[in-house]
Amino acid sequence: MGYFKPDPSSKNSAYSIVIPPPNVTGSLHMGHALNAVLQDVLIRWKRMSGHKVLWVPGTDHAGIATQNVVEKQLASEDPMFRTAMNEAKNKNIKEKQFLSQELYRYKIGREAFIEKVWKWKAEYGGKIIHQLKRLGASCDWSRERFTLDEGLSKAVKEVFVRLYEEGLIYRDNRLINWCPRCHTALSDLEVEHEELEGKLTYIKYQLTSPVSSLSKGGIDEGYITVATTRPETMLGDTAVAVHPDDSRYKDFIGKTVDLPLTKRKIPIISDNTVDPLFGTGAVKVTPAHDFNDETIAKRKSPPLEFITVIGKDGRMTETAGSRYAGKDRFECRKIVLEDLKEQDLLEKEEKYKYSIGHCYRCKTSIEPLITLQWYVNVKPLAREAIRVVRERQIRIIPKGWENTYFAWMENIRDWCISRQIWWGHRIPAWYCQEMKSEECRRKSGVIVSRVTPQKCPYCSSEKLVQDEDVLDTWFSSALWPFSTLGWPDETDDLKTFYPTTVLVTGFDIIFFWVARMIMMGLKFMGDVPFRDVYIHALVRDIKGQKMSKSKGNVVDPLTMMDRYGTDAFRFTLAAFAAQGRDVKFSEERVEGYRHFVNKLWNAARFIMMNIETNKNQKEIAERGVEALNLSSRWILSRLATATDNINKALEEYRFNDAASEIYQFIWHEFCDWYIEMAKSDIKNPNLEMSVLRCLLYTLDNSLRLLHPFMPYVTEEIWQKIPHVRRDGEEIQDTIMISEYPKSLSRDHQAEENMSYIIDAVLGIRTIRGELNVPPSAELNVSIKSYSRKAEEILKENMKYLKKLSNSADITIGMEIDKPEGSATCVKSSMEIYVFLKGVLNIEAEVSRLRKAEKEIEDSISLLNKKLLDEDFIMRAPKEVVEKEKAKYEELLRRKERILESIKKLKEVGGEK
RNA sequence: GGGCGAUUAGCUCAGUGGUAGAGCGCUUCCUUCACACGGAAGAGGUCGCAGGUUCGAUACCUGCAUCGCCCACCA
Repeated sequence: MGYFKPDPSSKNSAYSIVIPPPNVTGSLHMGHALNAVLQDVLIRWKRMSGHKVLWVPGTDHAGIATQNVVEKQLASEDPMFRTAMNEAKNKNIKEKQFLSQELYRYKIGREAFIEKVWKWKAEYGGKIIHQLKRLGASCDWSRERFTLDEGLSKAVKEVFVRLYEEGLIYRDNRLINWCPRCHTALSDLEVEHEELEGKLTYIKYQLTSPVSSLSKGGIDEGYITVATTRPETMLGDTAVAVHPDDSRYKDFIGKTVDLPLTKRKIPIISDNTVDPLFGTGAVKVTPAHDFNDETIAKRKSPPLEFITVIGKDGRMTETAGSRYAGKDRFECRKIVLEDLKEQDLLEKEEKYKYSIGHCYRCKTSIEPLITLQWYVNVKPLAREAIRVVRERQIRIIPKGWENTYFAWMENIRDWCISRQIWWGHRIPAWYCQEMKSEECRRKSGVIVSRVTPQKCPYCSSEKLVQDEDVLDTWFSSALWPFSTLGWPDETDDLKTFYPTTVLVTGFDIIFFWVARMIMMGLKFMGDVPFRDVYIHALVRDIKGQKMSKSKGNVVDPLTMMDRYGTDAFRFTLAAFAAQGRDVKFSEERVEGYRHFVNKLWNAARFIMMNIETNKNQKEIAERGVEALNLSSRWILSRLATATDNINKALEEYRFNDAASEIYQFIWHEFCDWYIEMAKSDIKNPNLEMSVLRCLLYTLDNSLRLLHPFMPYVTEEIWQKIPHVRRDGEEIQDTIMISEYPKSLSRDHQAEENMSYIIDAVLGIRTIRGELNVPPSAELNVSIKSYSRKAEEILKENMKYLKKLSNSADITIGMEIDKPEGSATCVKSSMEIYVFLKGVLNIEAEVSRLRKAEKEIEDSISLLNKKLLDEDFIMRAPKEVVEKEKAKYEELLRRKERILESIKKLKEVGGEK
């Protein structure tokens, strides 16, 4: 137990990851699964490689998201509220509207509500943690954190106070994105822009006095027409703007119009940002409900008036006029249009595509509103954050994402951090209600403090009120890499594990999270929060669409685990995780890897079976590996290669390469060749012990190589097998902390020698397969080798050849002639003749050879063309030319052999 | 309006400046004592289109097409 905890006494170098904390309300989805699996692969690999490893788990309180979820649930459980809702429905009021007006939380009050959310969290909040555990995530669960923990809250307050004291946090009254449903401000990032088919409405504004100089290109000088997508906001217009150089409107500037449906007169002004080509070239200016108009208004001197006509609930305010007050903004739009029509001020409506902002949590269209909010001036922090990535103190992998990061960071705007919700870190600011002193008034009575102040430090008033708002969830997430390690206290964890080694996350939160962690880490720790950022793909459905509940295309990771097992599922995710591309999830792939689990299991079973029946069981494990035969030397060499490739791939975050390497090795080298060959060796008393040992050793190493990907099955098998000791290595009682295989030396001689055997076997099998020779037919084979060495090796390994190719008799030599009536296969180091005891179908064999010849011929003509090309001979590198020449010659030789075979066969056929 | 990515076997995806690979699916053969969730042998691709660089391009460059993302205050 306790294997997931870092060993405090370890002197080894630290390797640490903080998990991207999922929402407490969350349930494991594909994105989480991929994210967690990749981290776990790294963590298990590094832990086995001897590092002092820490993976910090935790969850995020996810302010708005959680509040919405819990609020909805609480509301539906409350009978009183349900009745009210039904009544509302009967009165044909949309639920959404109703909720926006009468949010449940306001009914029960702040304290009661917060209490209920905590209760809810205690009951259901552990769900995703359990699911992560089920996935096999080897986090140090004793260090699990929650973004609203006491410790993390302390960190949040510390950061807020310090940034405030440095003037980087300030309060301002300006236009912000407001969600009328969630009833809170949102940062720019939390607004999703979505294009929709809408209408562009042309409204005539009547001039107070006519323009004297006339007839400007068909423009009716009695009116000025504006085009808008939001007619209802006209009630808050405080100007009409045209481009200063627009000749059509030159004489209009400075005049006033009667704002329809109101009694106000508003000026016609000029502004450079107006596009004369769009609409009529005249635009209505609504500073209180449009970001663009706000800048226009503030640019003027004196600034234009701000008139708010839409309230926080998305309904028209009293200012909009009694006819409209209280109406929902979209309902009001209809009424305004009708009213305009009636007064003949509605010129026309055009279809028009435009994008509109929506709340990223509830999809309600956002309303720009003037409110007083807290902001972080992030520009100075961003500068540093850009620098560390430019200077490669942080590597973003794949590199392509760096551009995205820079682009955003360089255009970063101040971050609105206050939220008008209740679930979150309350802003540590208090307001003096009395402001009795000059100093207090100068500070607007604002007190920012780490602890709750008893009295005003400026005027000693005891009438203090805490700010009602809470902080953006991402504010606390930004501190995650150090707040989870104990900051602001100077803890050992912080010393040992900060900066963390790598952050593994999806690209969708590069701005929300990654960028902000970098800024905060640099600011408060004076160092980057992580060395590497590995950005993985998004998991999509098989058609490449984003998985979403509304589309109904969600694949549930838990279902996958139930159906195919956690190991197969994990392996699939890793195998899919190629850099720079999204994952289109395919269930068939998972099924394929389940077969792999089965294959491994059976291979292990076979090996164990043979060890258990062995008289000298103990001895097998106690001595080290000694490769006494070719196949053993070969598999150890292949193991060395696989080990190298896997370690290298993981080092470079090429998870898919690592996965396919281990798959290939276990299945197609270890199982297909070595185990098959071992079947005869273990019957040979001279080899029995060494081969069993080598089988066990290779299995052991395969399990360890595979363990980070498939922790369950590898552990289970590992527990069942005896372990071959390697130079004084300590045998652990779990594979989790056994040593990850390190590079061993390769045996090129063995690999070359083995290739003769493989060639011979494949050659015989090809003939058998292509001629459809039944396995009952035992073959007589002659092999003409092209070298003494090949001859020697083949002779020495006769028994393998016979067994793997199911041949009765094999003759090998350099001087062998093709027996009459035999089939031929030509390899680079030998020719293989299979004699079929007179059953050879000559026609079939001839056509088979013709096909082989044609293939070779195609290659030859290609190569021929190349080698005749003087430019190629002159300009291509020497090695390449030599290689091509050698290839060419070999192909010629093979072609000749095949033609000869065909000739002979024809002779035989002709005689008959 | 900017930026990014994708386009390779029927499907899902790797990949490389020197005549293309995997898994699944498909065809044929095989229940031989680890495994039919298996074994063996096959079929299947002018690597989106058009130019260019190069002795040589699927790979590098440019343009185009299709699809998909991200960013953006054109009402």
